[in-house]
Amino acid sequence: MGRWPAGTQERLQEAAIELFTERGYERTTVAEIATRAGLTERTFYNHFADKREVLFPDQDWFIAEVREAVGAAPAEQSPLDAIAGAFAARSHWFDQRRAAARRRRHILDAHTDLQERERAKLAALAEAIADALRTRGIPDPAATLTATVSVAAYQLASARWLADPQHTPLGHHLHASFEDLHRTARTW
Amino acid sequence: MGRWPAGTQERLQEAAIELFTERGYERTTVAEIATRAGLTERTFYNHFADKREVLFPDQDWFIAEVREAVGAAPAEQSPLDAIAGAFAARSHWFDQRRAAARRRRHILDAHTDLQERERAKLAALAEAIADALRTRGIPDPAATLTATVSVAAYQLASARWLADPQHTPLGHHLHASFEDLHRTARTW
DNA sequence: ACAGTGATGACAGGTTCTGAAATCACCGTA
DNA sequence: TACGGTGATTTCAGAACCTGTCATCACTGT
Repeated sequence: MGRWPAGTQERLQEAAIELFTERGYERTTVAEIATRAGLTERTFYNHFADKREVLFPDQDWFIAEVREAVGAAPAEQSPLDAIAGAFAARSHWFDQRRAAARRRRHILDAHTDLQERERAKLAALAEAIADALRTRGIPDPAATLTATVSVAAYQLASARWLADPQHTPLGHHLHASFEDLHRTARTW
Repeated sequence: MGRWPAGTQERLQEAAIELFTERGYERTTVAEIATRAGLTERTFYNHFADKREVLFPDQDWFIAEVREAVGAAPAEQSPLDAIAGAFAARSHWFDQRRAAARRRRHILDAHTDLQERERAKLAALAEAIADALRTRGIPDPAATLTATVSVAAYQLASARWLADPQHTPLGHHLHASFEDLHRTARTW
């Protein structure tokens, strides 16, 4: 197609993950990432808004997918079931990338500013879900609250999935976490 | 006490808010803030970890207060009631600062990176509450989930309080929001 | 007096991120 | 075959953020 080798973003992401695991996030400069990918610092910023963003590649796409799935769920399904279903339908995608997810999690856990960015992405996810719920006729504040707890359950499932030495599929942990949510909500 | 005029942090905060409202957050440099406060840029960084932090002055103290209050609530109180009570007991403090809170909110709303920092603070608040719940004998995942929805209700109340043209006290909005939470949770 | 304390200042430097303009292989078309 | 358009990449300059280090010096307690 173009004049340059394809997969620029992917090469930058791989170079970044490599360097972050080798020397740590802070000790790695954007210039170094770009050089390892055979590019310049400026090109990095043509592909990613900032240094952190290289660690959240498919996030925006995932959020859009979930929004659509929740909006398209059968009308007779309860909000929480629609959301849990949307997550579960995409859990296989995560299962295929567990090792990479663990590497990523390891980097994120060590750096506050990366966790800030992650929370921003999760907040965007919650907002997208709330949006989908509103189109399903659920008004605020129920839409926002339901979306928020759903993301909390999703986070819980994700944490258990990454910590699970048995490599149990994410789908199972999602089911268990939404069950926990139901149980806990009954005490409120 | 010291060799210099007191209230350095306060002066820096006020200078920052002034400049942020005058020219906007991005158009204001840390050096300008320091100069307006009669100090140098380096001194700013002796008091605040970074440029954003100047907008979150009492946050850490507030979080510690809430943690203590939730931990000290009567044992027979339900978790959610203990948390709502902890917030309500501090709502007067907010009522006294509504105008400043609105200025701050206005700045925050316009800048993504400031919202990231705010979410980090809210996450820390949720973690502190979860911590207090665990000392009350509530195990995870209930502690984390309960803390998360509480913060969501708190945010909801805060938004309504700031938007309310009647200046109804925060305590009222807290009550209403936790009521909404109860109502919504029943549908889960 | 006089050494200790601690907030502040001066200075140097690295890193992040942005704007503007130039490069140049590839593409479609004549 | 020529040729202008396209667009990802590069080059360059520079502002702003943030940090480390060391000096300053009014105030403190002895």
